[in-house]
Amino acid sequence: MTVHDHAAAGGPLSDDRAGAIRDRLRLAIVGRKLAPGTKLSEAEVGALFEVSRTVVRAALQMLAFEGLVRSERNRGAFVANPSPDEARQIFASRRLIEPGIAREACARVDAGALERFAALIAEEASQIASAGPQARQAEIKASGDFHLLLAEVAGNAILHRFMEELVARSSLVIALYGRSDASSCAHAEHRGILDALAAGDANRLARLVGEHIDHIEADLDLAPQGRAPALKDALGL
Amino acid sequence: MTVHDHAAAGGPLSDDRAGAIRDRLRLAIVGRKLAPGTKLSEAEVGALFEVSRTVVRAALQMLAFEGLVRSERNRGAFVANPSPDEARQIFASRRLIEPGIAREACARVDAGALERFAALIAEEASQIASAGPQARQAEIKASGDFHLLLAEVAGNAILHRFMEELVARSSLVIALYGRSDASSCAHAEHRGILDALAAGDANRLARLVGEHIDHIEADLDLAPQGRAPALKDALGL
DNA sequence: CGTGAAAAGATTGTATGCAATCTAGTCGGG
DNA sequence: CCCGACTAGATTGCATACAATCTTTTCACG
Repeated sequence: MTVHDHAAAGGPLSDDRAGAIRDRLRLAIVGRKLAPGTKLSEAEVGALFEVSRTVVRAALQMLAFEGLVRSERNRGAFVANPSPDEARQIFASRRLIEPGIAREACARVDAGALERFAALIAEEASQIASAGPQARQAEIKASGDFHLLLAEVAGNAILHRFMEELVARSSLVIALYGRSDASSCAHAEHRGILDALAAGDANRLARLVGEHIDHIEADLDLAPQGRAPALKDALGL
Repeated sequence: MTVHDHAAAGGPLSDDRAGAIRDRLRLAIVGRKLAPGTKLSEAEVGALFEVSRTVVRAALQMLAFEGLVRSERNRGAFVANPSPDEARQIFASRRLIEPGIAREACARVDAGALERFAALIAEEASQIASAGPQARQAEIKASGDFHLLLAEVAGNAILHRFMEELVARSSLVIALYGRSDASSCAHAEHRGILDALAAGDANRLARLVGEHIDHIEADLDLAPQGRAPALKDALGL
């Protein structure tokens, strides 16, 4: 398979080749097609996309910055494998940032934006109703895009980029530590958030967004039972 | 001049060469030794640090991610030249994030951390009292490090990295749009923040941090009078 | 003399080659 | 039989070479 087989289907791909590869890899990681810890060999990725290692290295460096890839010197790049502690930090960051973003979005939202929110929620509902891994990936993307649209409407490009990183890494965390999918639950909360946004009720909106994040985190199993910690406990340290 | 002339003087330089060059360039940009808009030629930087363009490109890509460098395809990299709007977004982001970080830091601070804060404030005072561009650069660094220490004590690596970016970009913004240096004013507020932190008064701390950011932004001249907008207005568009 | 096209020079984007490092498999000793 | 050292293969880090693009200078034409 080469990149050309899917070039037409891609979303907002950058025009530069490194950015395009980064976008494709990110989609695969966030969509859980690439499991955490998977080795991303430069030669292999390069062969897949028909580019040299130079371009692949640039793409991997970008993903490393976003925290989706862990790069180890002389060893290569791997899909990130966030620890429970990192997971907590990711959600603590979202808990701090997103209610504020929502307040700002509430002040700036207009009819066009509300339509885009509604379209995303409809897409999300449609994918939840569908079966198959393709639908799961699309559902994850729609759910994340809901939060990103909030940041976009808020009109702050920096916070939007922070949110892109946090939402992407959240998907990895949920893949690793998610107890249930809880997608229908999250979806219902998205509807409530849109209601508050449409009503212009900034306080209710901020509260709902905060609770939404709490609920997602509450569905995680972040007990210190990862491989390394478990071993450590097993040895009685 | 080569990198070796200063290698011993560096701070926490990464062991990899691209990271080292990134750190050196960042220090120069944040310390206002490199003016916004300055071209960063790959060959020139490479010659200066005695590495190939490959390594320089990696360093510049990192700085582009941090928003300190603007990279234009086929044209090269330039020290970032944030617009007034970007400046507002930077400070809006800090206004949202930093009070929350301060609250978290308040809950986790210990005696050792308080000593580090005190040392930074003393360093800042010392550099303010000194003359010369070297002292100005050190003063800027100490002031920024105060905010970064707050994020470090808060114990969230993700927010700490966000703050690193925001503090660095703030320095660029102040260099471009700062009315007065107002360094003594900021320094006094740092003392007040440390007081609240030592007292464990999270509410007062969060309020002081928020006001501190407001004061820094208030000292900026962000009227839409940049080059391009002025030209646009002059042409009556 | 001013304007625009065209060519020369400079700079970036990408591919490739070599050295250094890591990994895996093999062999010998205990 | 298990463990460690050693060697062969694979992979990454970096430098360099070439192609594509941009910039500047030159020069012809109006």
